[in-house]
Amino acid sequence: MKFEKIQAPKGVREYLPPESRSFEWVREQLIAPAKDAGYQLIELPVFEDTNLFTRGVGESTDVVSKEMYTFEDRGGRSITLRPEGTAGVMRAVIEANLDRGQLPVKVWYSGQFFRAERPQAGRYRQFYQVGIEAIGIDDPALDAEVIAIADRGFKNLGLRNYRLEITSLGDSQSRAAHRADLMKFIATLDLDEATALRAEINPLRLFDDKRPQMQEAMKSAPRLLDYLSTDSAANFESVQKYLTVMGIAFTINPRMVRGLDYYTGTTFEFIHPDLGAQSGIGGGGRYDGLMQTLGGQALSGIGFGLGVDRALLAAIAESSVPLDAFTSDLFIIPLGERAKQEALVIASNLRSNGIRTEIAFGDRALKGSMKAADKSGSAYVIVIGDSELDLGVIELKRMSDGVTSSVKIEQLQQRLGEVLSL
RNA sequence: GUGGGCGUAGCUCAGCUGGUAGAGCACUCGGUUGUGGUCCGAGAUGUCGCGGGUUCGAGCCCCGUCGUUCACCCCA
Repeated sequence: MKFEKIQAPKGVREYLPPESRSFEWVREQLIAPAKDAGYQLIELPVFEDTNLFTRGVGESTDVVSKEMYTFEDRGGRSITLRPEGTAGVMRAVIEANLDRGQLPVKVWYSGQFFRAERPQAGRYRQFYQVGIEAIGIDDPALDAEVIAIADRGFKNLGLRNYRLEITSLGDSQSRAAHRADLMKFIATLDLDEATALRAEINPLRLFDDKRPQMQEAMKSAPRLLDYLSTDSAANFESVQKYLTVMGIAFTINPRMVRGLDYYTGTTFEFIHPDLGAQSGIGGGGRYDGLMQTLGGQALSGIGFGLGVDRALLAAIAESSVPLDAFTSDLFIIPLGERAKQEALVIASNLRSNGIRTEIAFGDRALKGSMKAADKSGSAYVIVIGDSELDLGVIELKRMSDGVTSSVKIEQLQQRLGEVLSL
């Protein structure tokens, strides 16, 4: 009787051993700079009240209008798997009154996010992000620090081939003035139906159109950067100055378009050119109105989200993933029932002393177990059989060159500590 | 949601103008008693994604379907 196999849901990316090791490494590298800068972990649910995203991220965005995993729970509530991280953090901060204490609130998170898109290279329906949010202080130095933390993460991965693009979306007055002129300009263009619809939803989108003729047409379009208020312009200048003194390279991209509605002021993206069509490895920006929109105080915040899956692809593309294969310190091969018991006891003791120990299971031939030991990458191997148990002495074999030495079983831990220089 | 490519052993793939499946790697066992990596020998594994159709005959042709992949849209 054979059952049908069940497959993973469409569009999910899984990390199985041994590649999972690389994924784990990438995530650690991206998180480390945030921890070093005093950000603390915030662990949130992967599902939220649907209203959090429709209101926070914006009803008109593609993310909300056509990419959310939304369902009704058993109590008839509309629930959505989180498509991004910032809205949830703001909800939690407001709910727990974290913004009533020392500001800025500085938190980092790591986890999976969900968007019901058609999968392609670097784009999955479940994807992993590492992010930070700094809430409650509006200071261009903080903007620069947030960008620097993201940049440090990518540098930790050994990436060299990415670029940082920044712009400012200004305050609401700046944007309103620009939008009016941009609409007038767009009205002069001859657009196909789909494009006209996109322009209606968000005129800035046309700056992002990949068709050469559209890029050409948009060259003379009014640019938001030229509409910044005096304050916004000065703020943006400061951010650039701070980035420069930190030695962080960036380019200004006045045509940058972000997919989430809440961004204001400083906005940035990290782009890697070797990933195919989905080249963004991270992005973020300041959001002035989000907290208030979600029922909290009128406090500004800034944060980013970095794509762990894409960062791994980038690290692979640049061959910067370290090749430290998974290894153990000791591999124990027991021969016989008595030896099995002893192996379990020895392994347990060694592990509690920080010595990574594996055991050969199953009653196969010694040669097969030695092969398994070899594959495990263990530095040392011992074989325990009746004679070892009777004598209380085992041969400790160094796998790199096959050299063995006799050790009393009770002195095994001490000897391993010496040879492994722990 | 739209379009293109692909779908043969665990993995990577081969299979000529249609004649009832192969390689390499991996895996298991062995090369006389309890010691890996190299070498040698042996072995197991496929409803050729699935369902129809054309044909004396289909892995190969046609249609559908599912999956996958790349791109558009959008984004991490």
